[in-house]
Amino acid sequence: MNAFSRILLDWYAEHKRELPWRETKDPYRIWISEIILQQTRVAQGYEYFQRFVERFPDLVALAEADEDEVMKYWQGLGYYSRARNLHAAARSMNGVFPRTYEGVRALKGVGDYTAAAICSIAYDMPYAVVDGNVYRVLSRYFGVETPIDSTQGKKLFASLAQEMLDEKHAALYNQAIMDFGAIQCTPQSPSCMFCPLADSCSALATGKVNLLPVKQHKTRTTDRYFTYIYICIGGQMLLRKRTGNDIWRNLYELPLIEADHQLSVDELLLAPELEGLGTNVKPVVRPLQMGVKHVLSHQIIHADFYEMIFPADIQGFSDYIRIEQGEWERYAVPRLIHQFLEKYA
DNA sequence: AACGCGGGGAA
DNA sequence: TTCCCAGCGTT
Repeated sequence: MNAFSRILLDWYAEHKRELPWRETKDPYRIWISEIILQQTRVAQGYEYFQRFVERFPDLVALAEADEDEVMKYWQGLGYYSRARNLHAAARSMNGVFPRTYEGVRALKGVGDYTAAAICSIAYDMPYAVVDGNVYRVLSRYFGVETPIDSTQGKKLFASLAQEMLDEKHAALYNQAIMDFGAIQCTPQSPSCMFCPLADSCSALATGKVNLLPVKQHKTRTTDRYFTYIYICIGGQMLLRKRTGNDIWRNLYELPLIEADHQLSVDELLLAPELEGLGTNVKPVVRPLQMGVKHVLSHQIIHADFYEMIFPADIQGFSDYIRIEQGEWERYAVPRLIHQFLEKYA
């Protein structure tokens, strides 16, 4: 075993985090945990994991569930395609979790990282994981300045990670290097003073710790303007499931009018979505929450919420479902909608 | 190869 | 504000 691996395993023995998905070798639970933890911190995913495996304790339970219910358990966690793929993958497995790397890698929503994580942690197969922590630890320790989001960088770090893997203890080693990155070799202000790898760390020696890892990609955000309309008719409210290649796919939301700027009330009433509501229907319009700013990774949603009260039943919005006013909590909705409904519904 | 996809915590 | 988190799928 190389010195790097030995030090990491020693560090892990002392600093390992006790986590529910570390108390089992059940590939199903490890799979669930790995999907939840994609681009998600342990602290954020912890409760979701507990609730999820309690409701869906095994492959069959998940496969037999409705997608809407799976989405509901994912509500608020973000990156909702993970939940859709999880559900589709469960249904594709016929009750048996794959036992080979190729079989695991072929599951929907499972890429190189997740396949390596599941196979090493559940089956102790010698596949090195490469996640954000591994990029950071390796780039600093070896002083690698190749951008981690370049094709060359991904190949380089993948082979470097595989080279450093202690093949006899793949499960331990992979979790050790990830915990080390999450706790010790953190993105900002890492704890180099008490680092067991300090003696041989390239970045520390050259003063480049806060310059690594190198990323070339810069994210730009776009602004979008949503006007949501809270419509209740005879004790029922309107709701719709989002479709298409856009944010929040398969989640529910209120009647929406999107524009390239914030709409005035006059503009709102002229919106094409409001045509064909019936003969001469004039709603009472009441602003409830204006200028709500909802920040996503690459979009900033500027949302206005109005209530519209109609004197009689309406014909339009046929693509919306009507639910009892008190039942909205049953539906998976984006954070933005949930916070509004909590306050006003 | 580049981009889209959530939400939250930390500094 | 800015960064980035146990990344993946699509184009």
